[in-house]
Amino acid sequence: MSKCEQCIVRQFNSLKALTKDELIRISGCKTSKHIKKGELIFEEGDTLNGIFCIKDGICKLSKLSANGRDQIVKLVIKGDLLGQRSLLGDESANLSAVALNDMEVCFIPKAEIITDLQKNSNFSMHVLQQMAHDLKSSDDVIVNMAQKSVKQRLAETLLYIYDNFGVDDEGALNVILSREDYANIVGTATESAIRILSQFKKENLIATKGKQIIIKDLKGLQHVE
Amino acid sequence: MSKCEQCIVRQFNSLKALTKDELIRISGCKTSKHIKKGELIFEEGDTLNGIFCIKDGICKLSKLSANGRDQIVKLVIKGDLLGQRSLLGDESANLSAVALNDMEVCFIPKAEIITDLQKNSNFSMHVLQQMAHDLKSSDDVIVNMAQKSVKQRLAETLLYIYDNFGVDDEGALNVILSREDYANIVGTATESAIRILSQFKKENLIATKGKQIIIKDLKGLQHVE
DNA sequence: GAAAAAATATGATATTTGTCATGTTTTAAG
DNA sequence: CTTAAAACATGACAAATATCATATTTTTTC
Repeated sequence: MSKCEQCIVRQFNSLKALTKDELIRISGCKTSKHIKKGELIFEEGDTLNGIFCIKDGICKLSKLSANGRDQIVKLVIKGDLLGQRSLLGDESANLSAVALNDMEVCFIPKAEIITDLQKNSNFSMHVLQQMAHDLKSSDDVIVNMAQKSVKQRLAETLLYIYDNFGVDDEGALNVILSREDYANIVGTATESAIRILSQFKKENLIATKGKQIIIKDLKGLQHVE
Repeated sequence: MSKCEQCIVRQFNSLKALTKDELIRISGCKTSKHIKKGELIFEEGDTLNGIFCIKDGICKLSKLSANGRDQIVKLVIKGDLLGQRSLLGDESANLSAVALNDMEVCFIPKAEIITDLQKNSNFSMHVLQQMAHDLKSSDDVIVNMAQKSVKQRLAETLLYIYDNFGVDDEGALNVILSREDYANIVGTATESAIRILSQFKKENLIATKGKQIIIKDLKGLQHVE
């Protein structure tokens, strides 16, 4: 099994604040896991007895609304940690996590993380900073949901994915989502998402090839009304 | 000037995790401040060199959207701490804070809080838990914004205020908001908020006396479609 | 307490978004 | 490769919400 102290991925998250000794200890009790595209990692209401460190792949975090629709709250990628909140708040998972492509994740038991949070203030400060930043992002999402049109939100979602997850050699977005996923990020009906993507295509803002989406006019998308 | 170690308000927030010595030290460098209804406490973009502990009163936290409208993200009340995120993230304030009634707040300089976060793991764990809980609430707000109708959101806002801030001797909500404030919480046009409140009144879900709102049918509001 | 300003209220109408129906294309299964 | 299932697409219409106009009421100011 690979070793945490040699893992590049930890450079991208708060685990980089751990000492070598702490990493070696964690390495000894972590478990690695392969998760296939579409598989559930955990579900709303599950009790998580640790956190996941994503070594490879992308997953979506969503929550079921009272009206029966899924709302995607966040996309999580290689390097991110998953499940800190439930662990810290000592509550069951608030969201469900589903793999969007094949993933490699490591599971670190709760007790190990709590120990390090209490003993290594450098680490806990890092986690605090990360959460402060997440809270700020959440506020921004709330404002966008409340104040922008579906068309604007969809355009921004495309730009967000472009900026954060990049494109492949053909210029297509690296994250492949169904139209339903897009609708569930933006908070609209699937048909509306489809319609707006078709419109973007007509306006030459994007091009599509099956599920693949190529952004053709960044500025145009930024200025969608 | 009053002393932190004797202040009841701290029982309601993470400061309760501090030791007596730490509280005495903080007491020595905090400043008290009286803020009048309608006054700005801080503004989006301000650099906050500390946090506010609210001794009395209520304020709204809002963010200006690109379309020129204010979105109210949170109501903050006696006992709450204000400004942790900016402090931790080492970023300028993401939100503006405006007093909804006369307030008493204490300002604690950044350096003091950081010191305690690093030295007292009990305190930092408390703050972490609080932030984890806030993140969970934010997710819930995002889902509501995305999936529920304006009418439902307004009904839930009334219930939220009822549950969290209570009513006076005449049964009127303790937090007095303008219709515009309600619109800015729910993310709709002021006219729409007015219209829906009028409708609630006709349906006998609420009664109004000027700005005061009395909830007459809790269950009815819970089941608004 | 009168005048001005702000907040509330409501109608008419336009725009946005959702829903239902139905057809086409793409993907998955055997 | 063929068939079934899922995803995508689009029209027609309904419902929700925004916008503009204009009263009316409440609050503030002098």
